[in-house]
Amino acid sequence: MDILFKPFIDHFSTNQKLSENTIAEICNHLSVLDLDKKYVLIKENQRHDFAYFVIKGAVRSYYLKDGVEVNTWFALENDMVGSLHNFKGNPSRETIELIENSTLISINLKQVKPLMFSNIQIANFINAIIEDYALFLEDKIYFSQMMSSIDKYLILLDKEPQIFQRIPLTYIASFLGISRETLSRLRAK
Amino acid sequence: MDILFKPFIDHFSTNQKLSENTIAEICNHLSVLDLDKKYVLIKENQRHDFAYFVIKGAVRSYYLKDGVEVNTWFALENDMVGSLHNFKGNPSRETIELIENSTLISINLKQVKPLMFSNIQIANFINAIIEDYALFLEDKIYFSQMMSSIDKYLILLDKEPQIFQRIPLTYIASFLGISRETLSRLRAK
DNA sequence: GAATTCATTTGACAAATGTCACAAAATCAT
DNA sequence: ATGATTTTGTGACATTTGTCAAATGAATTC
Repeated sequence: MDILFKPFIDHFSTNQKLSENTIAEICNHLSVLDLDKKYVLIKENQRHDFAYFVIKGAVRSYYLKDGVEVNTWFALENDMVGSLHNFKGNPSRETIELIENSTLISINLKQVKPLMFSNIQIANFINAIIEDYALFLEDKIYFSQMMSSIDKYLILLDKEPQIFQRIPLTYIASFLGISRETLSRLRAK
Repeated sequence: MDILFKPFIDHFSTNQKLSENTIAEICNHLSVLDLDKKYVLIKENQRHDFAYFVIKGAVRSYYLKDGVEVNTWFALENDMVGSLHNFKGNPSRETIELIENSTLISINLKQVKPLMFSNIQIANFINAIIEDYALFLEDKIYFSQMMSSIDKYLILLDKEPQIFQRIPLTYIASFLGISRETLSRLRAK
């Protein structure tokens, strides 16, 4: 096994021990990618059924609204990148682009998914990924729906301070759902 | 098997055939509930690890912000009710309350979940539920993040017209993230 | 079916945020 | 280093939306 795969495998097998065979079978469908800043992983409106795991780097996701980029989230180290909506065969609602030169693992979901009906360990491995993803989505909704812009800003500053070092405020403002001028004024306080 | 369980079992076993034994094993942890309007299924800040499936009726979810109810969604027939956040042992962020007299199936997740490590059909059954839930969350985020209030209103009117028959506009307004006065003015056009 | 409660609409005003324009600061590329 | 580009900050003004108050309409209860 490529040593770079380990964090990904470990991250999603905390509730069961995977056999050597299962690990090998999963790794057959993984590859390591080294890509430069500004590289576009997934284009809006295109079909795509890979998922990614960030080993090192930063990724952003955005869509165009009346010609303006609206950022929807950022992924850093140990975060997953991808969407079930895409995996189900629908054209992507977002563009996913690297903000830094990054090392990623790509996962060929189309090949791995069918294995879950014959290998119970793989079923539970995939389950861990999707469960983690659903929890992430729940938090994202909680964050976006239940908090004011100022609260969101303060919590982001508290919980993910690296974001502010690595990601331009323009992107963060549109992620928070406010104009960059308003964010700038919030920060002035 | 109680005949009322069938829609729930069928809804989440479209990608595999469940054996009689597996179905029986799942049904052991289901019950049918008949409850009246205004009954509170889950209280904000309390722990709770049941999930529900709506056979007939309507359910809303809300939280209190500065003493005001903010509605976060509505479930009708064939929708699931519950959250992974709660299931992971955290106190609920929302209150879940019936809007109509309803018939629900309750699922004892705490008892069913461990079976997924020994029964691959149950693993894939649970997977179908969580996958469905994650897709629902993705759509919810897309809806709330990528659309203006007017678009949200029009899409809701187009895709879920029953909502407007069955759920008060006050609730819908707070779900859309606008005041009921603003919704009323939007509708005037 | 009358009374009471709840839901919806409308108006007047205030507050928050967006938009546009431009300046300052930081970063990047050669 | 230096010029060019990108990012961030600030002011003036317009627009949107919220808030408060009151009236109308609908639904529920006794």
